Amino acid sequence: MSIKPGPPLQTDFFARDVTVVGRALIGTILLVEGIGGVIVETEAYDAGDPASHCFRGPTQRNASMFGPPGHAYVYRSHGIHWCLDFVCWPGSGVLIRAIEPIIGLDLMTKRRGASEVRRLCAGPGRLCQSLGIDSRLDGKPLHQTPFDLRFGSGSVSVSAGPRIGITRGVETPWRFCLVGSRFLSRPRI
DNA sequence: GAGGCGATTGGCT
DNA sequence: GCCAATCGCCTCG
Repeated sequence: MSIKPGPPLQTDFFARDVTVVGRALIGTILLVEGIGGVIVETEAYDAGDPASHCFRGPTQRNASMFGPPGHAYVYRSHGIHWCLDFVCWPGSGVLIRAIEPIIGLDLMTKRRGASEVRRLCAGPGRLCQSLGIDSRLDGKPLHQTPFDLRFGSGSVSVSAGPRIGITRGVETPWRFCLVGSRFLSRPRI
């Protein structure tokens, strides 16, 4: 997939149904301090969704998810890894699960230690490590530095299936993938 | 306050 | 395929 950055994503892009946003994000370009690539895998987590961190209401950790749309929600997973969400309607958001790494491959490889390009950003934890994302970015607006989010060029084909690694809401088909991408966290079954 | 589990990953069997 | 790493949050007492 070539990278030809289009116009920036505005806040109203995110102020929509979370499944619409999750699908629409496939093929867009995500850069953090100029490092990144094309989003190829996302998952939607709606308000009232039993699989969501927000299911039981606001906590200190998920506070950003109840803020305005178009901001980042960064949280620690399993006490070790960072994961990145884009906030949509209050209490709902899209987990960024994988990008095709395009800009800054050297720095990504350095941050992660030796690793195949194919796996640099294949998974929410790996992606955050490669892009240098941590709690400092929690609650930050996506339309300002260090984020740079832009439409890609041309249309893409998107497939949907069940989300990964959860124990509740396992049937809900809110995982969105770029068809044919080699950079997914796991193949679509 | 203790115990268990999670939107994960890497290493070992 | 199994398991440890390790922090925030939930449940129960």
